[in-house]
Amino acid sequence: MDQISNFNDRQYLNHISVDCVVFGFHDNQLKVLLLRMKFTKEWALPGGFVKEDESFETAATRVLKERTGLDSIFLKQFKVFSDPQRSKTNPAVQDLIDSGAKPDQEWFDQRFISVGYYALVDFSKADPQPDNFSDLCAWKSLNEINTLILDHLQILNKALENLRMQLNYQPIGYNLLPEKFTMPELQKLYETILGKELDRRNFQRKMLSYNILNRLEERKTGGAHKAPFLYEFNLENYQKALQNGLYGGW
Amino acid sequence: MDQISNFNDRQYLNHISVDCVVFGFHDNQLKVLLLRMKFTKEWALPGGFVKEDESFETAATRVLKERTGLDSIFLKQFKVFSDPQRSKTNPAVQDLIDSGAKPDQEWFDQRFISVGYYALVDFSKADPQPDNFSDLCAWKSLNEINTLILDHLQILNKALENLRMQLNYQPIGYNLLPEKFTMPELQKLYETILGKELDRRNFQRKMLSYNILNRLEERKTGGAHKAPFLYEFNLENYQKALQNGLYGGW
DNA sequence: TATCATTGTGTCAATTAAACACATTAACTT
DNA sequence: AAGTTAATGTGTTTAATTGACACAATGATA
Repeated sequence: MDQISNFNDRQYLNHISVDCVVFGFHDNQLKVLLLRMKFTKEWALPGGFVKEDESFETAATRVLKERTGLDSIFLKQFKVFSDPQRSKTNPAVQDLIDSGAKPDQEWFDQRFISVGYYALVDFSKADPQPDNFSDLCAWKSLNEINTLILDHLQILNKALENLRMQLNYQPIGYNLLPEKFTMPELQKLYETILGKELDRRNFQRKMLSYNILNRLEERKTGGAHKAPFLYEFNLENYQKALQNGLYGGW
Repeated sequence: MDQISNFNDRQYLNHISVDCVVFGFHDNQLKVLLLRMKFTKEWALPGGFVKEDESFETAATRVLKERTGLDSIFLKQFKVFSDPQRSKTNPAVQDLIDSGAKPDQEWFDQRFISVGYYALVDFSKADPQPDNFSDLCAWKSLNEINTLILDHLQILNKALENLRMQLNYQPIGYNLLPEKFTMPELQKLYETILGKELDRRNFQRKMLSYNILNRLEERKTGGAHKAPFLYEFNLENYQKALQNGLYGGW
C-alpha cells in the first residue's frame, strides 16, 4: 500500500512509495502477501514511502523486513505507476483520516508515485506482520483476490505478467522454494506460474538437462505413496544458465 | 538527459525526469539518438522533466515528439534510476551554470529520479532536433558510444539488455523497420540486437513459420544482385503471436 | 553476355519435444 | 502382515524442430 505514515516527517519523500508484490509458494499454490486496512477493511499491497537518502531498493527491503522479518529478499523492480489521477480517490487517505491524522491540504494535492517491486520469498520462513494502518497481514491465493485498494490489483497483475515472462531469466525457483524440494514441487511451481499443466516426465527430463539441480540422497517422507527424491539448486550452474535464459518454452 | 530547464517553473516536477533510449535501425546497424551538450560537448540521452499533470508516458511522448518530430512512438518503460547519489556530481548541472542559469540551493540539494524508457522508431522518419541545452541531436551506432553524462551509459546498457530479453514479446521488428522490408533486413536487425550471426535459411524458415509476415508481390530493386522480396507484418497475427512470445530461442 | 554476389528454395542428419508404458515404493487398509 | 492405492522413477517410441549445407535463380555490373 501507499503507506500514509510520516506524511509530515521530512525524512521521507512523502509522495514516492514502493509497493511490493510478495510472492510465496505453499500448498501447491502461488500466494501473495496482503495487508487489511484497519478501518476500511480493504486489502492492499505492502509498501511505504521512500526516505530521502535511501534507494528504492533499500526502501523496499526495509518495508519487507518489517512485514516478513526476512533479510536479503529477492527483489525485482518491474514498473512505476504514476497516473496523475491515481491519488485523487485514495482509500488509504480515507483510512488515514478515519484514524485521526490531519495532513494539510498541500499533502492532499500532491501526486503519488509508486515504484512496483515483486519479491520472492520462502513461504515457510516469512512471519507476516501488519503495519500501522492495517490490522492483519496474511497470505492470499491468487484466486481469492478480487479487489484491492487503489490500483493495487493492476499492480499485482503487472507483477504476475513480469514473473511469467522472466521465469527463464530470474532465479524464481530458488527464491520461492525451500532449500530442499522435490521434483513434483518444482513442477507445481512452474505450472502455477505458467497457468497450465506440464507432463511430469518431460518436465523432469528437461529440468535435469539444464544441470542446475543436485539430487540429494534423501527422500521426502511423510506424504502418502512413493517418497520422492529431494533436490537442491546448484547455484553456480543456475546463475550461469540464467544468463542466457533457460532454453526452450514450457 | 535530465533536462534542467524550467527548474523554477512550477508546472514541472523538477526532480523527476524521463530519459529515453531511442533506438533506430539504419545501414544494418542499431543506432541510438543522442544529444551533445552545448558547453561540455558531452553526449546525453534525450529526456526532460515530467509535468505535474502528465503521466510519465505522456512526458516521454512529449519529449520524443520534440526530438524526432514523430507522434505515437513505441515506448517501453524499463527501469527507474534513483540512486540518491546520482545528482551529486551532475555534469548537466555544470552545463546549466555555464549557460548562466542560477537555480537556488534547494534545487541542488534535491534528489534526481529518472524513469528510463526505450523507444523504437523508424529511422527514416525521424528528424533529430537538439533541445535548449544541446547543440546537436544525432544518431550514434552502439560501438561509437563510449561515454555519456551521468549514469546515461548505464541506462543505455540496461535498455539494451531489456530490448534483447523482450525481443520475442514486443513488436520490435515492426517498430524499428519501415512498413516494407526484406527478409535480409529483418535478419540483420535480429543479428544486431542479439549480437550474433544467424543462418539465413533457417532464419527465414522460422520467421515464416510464425505466420506474422505477408510477402508482397514487390521486390526491392536498386541494390546489386538478386532482388529480395518485400514483406510487411501481418499485424493481427503478430500481436497474437507476441502474447505467448515467439517460441524458440535464436 | 559473362561474372558476381546475393537471394529463393530444398535436403538430410541430429537434436529436441510430445505422448505414452511399466516397474517401484511409502503409506494406508483390512 | 499382506494387499491396495496412488504417486514416483525410469524408460521408449514417434513426431516435430533445429542446424548445417547444396544448388539453382537473378539483378546489377563489367
